[in-house]
This record gives sequence, C-alpha cells and structure tokens, in this order.
Amino acid sequence: MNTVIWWIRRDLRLFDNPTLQTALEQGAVVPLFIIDPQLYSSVSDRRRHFLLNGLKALDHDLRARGSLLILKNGPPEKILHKIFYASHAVNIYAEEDYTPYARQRDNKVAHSLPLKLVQGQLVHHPMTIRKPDGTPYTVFTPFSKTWKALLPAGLKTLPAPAEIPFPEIKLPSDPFPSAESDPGFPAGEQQALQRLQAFTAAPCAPALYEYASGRDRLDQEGTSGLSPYFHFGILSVRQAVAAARQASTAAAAPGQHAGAEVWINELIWREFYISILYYFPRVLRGNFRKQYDGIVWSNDQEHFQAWKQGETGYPIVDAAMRQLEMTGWMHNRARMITASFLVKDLLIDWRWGESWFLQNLLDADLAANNGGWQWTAGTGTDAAPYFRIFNPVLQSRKFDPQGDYIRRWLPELAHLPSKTIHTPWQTGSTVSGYPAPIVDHKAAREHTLHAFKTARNEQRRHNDRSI
DNA sequence: TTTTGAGTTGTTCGA
DNA sequence: GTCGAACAACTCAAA
Repeated sequence: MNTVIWWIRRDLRLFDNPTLQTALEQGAVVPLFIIDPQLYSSVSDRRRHFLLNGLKALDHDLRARGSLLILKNGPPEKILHKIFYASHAVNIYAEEDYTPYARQRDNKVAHSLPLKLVQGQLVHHPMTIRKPDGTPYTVFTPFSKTWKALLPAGLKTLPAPAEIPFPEIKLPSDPFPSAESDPGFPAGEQQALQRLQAFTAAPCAPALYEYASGRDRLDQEGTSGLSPYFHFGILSVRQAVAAARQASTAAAAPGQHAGAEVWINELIWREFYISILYYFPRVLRGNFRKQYDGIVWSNDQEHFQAWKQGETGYPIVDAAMRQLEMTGWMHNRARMITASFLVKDLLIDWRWGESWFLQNLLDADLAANNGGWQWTAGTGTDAAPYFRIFNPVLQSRKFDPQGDYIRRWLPELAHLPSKTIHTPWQTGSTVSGYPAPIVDHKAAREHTLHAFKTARNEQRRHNDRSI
C-alpha cells in the first residue's frame, strides 16, 4: 500500500474535500499541517487561536476515523522534505490556493517534490471563468452569469470518509499550542456544519429567506456568520452553495427564493475577487484603476488612530470598530460604512484600512478584503463611483433604526433615546466619555470629491499630453 | 471593428 | 414628504 501526504493548508475539513478524497484513492494518508512562520507571525492572537482550535477539532475528527493530525512548525519546504522521506510517501496532495504567496511557495515545492494540487477552495477554478476571448472578467455581473451557467444542476458534494488509513510508521507531531476558545466562533467542522444547517435548512431558514433585506440590518442576526469557516476551508463553499440551492428550490415564496440567490451571489463575489487577485496581483500594491494613483491623501495619523479605536464621534462607525476590536468580526454593512468613512470622510489611503482589517478580522481574506476596500474607494474593478459617499448618519438611521447595534457596542451611549443616538452631538449637551465628531461630514465630503476629481483630471491631462 | 447596453450595496438637490 | 435626476461621463462585455 502506498503512502501519500495530505498537506493541509486552508482545507481543515473532512466533508466535501476533493484533496483528501484524491489522496485516499492512492493509499494510506499522512494528514500534515505546517505552521509557516511567514504566514502566521503577523496574525492576531484571536485568529491564531481560531486556527489552532480548528486544527484540534480536525485532529479529533481524524482520530475518530483511525488517523491523526501531524502538526509541524517551520518553513514548509524543509518540513515537507523531512516528512516525505521519513514516511516513504510517493505523492503530496494539497488544495490549490490562489494567493501570490501560496502560488510562489507551491511552485518552489513542486520543483523538488511530487506536489499535486487539487481544486477545492472554489466552486470554479479561476482559469475556467473567462470571457470567450480567454481573458478574465473584470465586471462582476458577466462573471457571475458564467459562474452560474457552469454550475451543474445537481451539485454533488463528497461525504466525509468513514475510514482514513494512517501508514504503519511513527511520525512525531509538534505539540499543539494552547489556544483560548471563542464563544462567538466556536472552531471546528461540526460547528460550521451546524451553522450552515441553521442558516439554510428548509422549511424555516428564516435568515436565508430574509437575506435580501435582512443582511443589511446591523441590529439583527441576518447574515450567516460563516466567513471565518470559509476562509480556513472548515466549510466547503460547494457545500454551502448546494445547501442554498436546495433551500431555494424548497422556498415557498418568490421572495424566499430571491434571498437564497442573493446569498449565493455573495459567495460568487468572493470567487470574483479571488479571480481578480489571481489575474491582477498588482491590486495588492495599488489601485486597479490607475487614474486614481494621483490622489492626495490626508493620511492624518490622529484621525487614523481615532478610527481604529472607535473614537470618531460618529456612533455607527465607532460601534462597528469596537465590534471588530472585541470580536474579530464586523457586520458586512458596517464594513462598508467604516471603510467609506476612512477613505471618503477622513481621506486616508484605503491601504491603511485594508491592512487594519487584515490584521483584525477572523475571516480576513487577502483577495476579498482588497476587493472590498478598492470597491469602497472607487479604485477597483466594478467599483462604486467616486462620488458615491456614504452618509454615516443616514446609514445608521436606515440599518440600525432603534440604535440597538450602537447600544450594544457603545455602552456609553446606551442611555440615549433612538431619536438622538445616531447624532449625539445634537443633544445639546456633551455625552461624557464620548468624543465630538472628528470631522464634519458635509465638509469632508466636499473635500474628498475635490481630491478625487483633481486626480482624475490630472490623469486625463497627462494622457492627452502623451498622445 | 464598431456599436450598444449595462454596470452591488448612495446621497443630494430641487420640483 | 416623495420622486426623479444628477453626480461624470467611463469602461467593459457581447453582439
């Protein structure tokens, strides 16, 4: 019987795992996770703990099937060489990862070891979603049309293997570092599957069926809360799509059907931005649209500090930033509001915000995070026009009408009535312990419109000259 | 090659 | 209070 290595990176799951499936077809399997200092030294404690607890849960699930997880610390290539020869393996299987770092790392490993990559992170490989002329899409809607057209009607997902044979050798694992558990995002595949089930299971599936409008409400649990699980592959996106499709078919009302489709669209957005990063890695360095390269940012350190700490004086912005600080997660609507505020009210380079989110979000995904920030800034693919600037007060009144979200994360404002909680500066007296607005929205908006317009005009003049 | 229609998530202004 | 237009003309996808 042959031995192969299942090099686990971002596929911490047994259900619907084509990489594991392929490895099992070859023989006995060594499940291996390598803690790469390059990747994990800059990660927040909360995120590291979520990953470690996910690994512990995976080890537990593997042991129930006659296997176990080998954990190693160090540079992947070096570790792989050791384990490969120590276990007399014939192949290494890994789920393909599309970030520039991952691709470079895997190319290097493949030079000296038989590394086989399997597509499992996405529903469709970036190479398969392209325009008829072979070039990549840069607009979401046609991308999503092709994505949906390629989706098989009866989307089949793989069951978890009943048995996972481990080779008859001794391979020492490094000890599992201790990690605090997170009640907001309990780690492990069982937890993820339960959450998916609760979100999509017909006939109730209230959150999914109400998703078209419910996802925008900051004061309600209208979103799936699955993003951290998707990021580490604790839950398969294919499985999520299959569940949503099933719920969509079982929907009793047209509105319910729409809710499920809107959620699937969100999953497609994720693949869209992964595809954008795959074809245009330069988006990590700067604007997708170069006509905005000349924007003169304010980049005020004190303003940036206030934004990070949730002390801007705009309750909805501050509530959201505190939610991020305290939980490692932020509601999607709140991400747009805080991002718009940083870029268009404070006129701070979107890359500063991108980096803060990347450090602090449990679900931080290089591609989706970058895509989201560039969308907000108006510099990205299919982005919001630069003159579309969120008004933090209107957004607050619209998506947190009673102010419950603000009260939850800003206890110092909890005593304010719904009418004034969105604009505490209008109460006449100062609220003790809460700052006055650090900028005036109207004035900031004018300033930003001018800065963006100037950058565009400069660019245009430059282009005219060069012709 | 040229032409045509469309494009995540908003806000403000004036009728 | 409600509604449509303007914001700024642009780029992309597809016929």
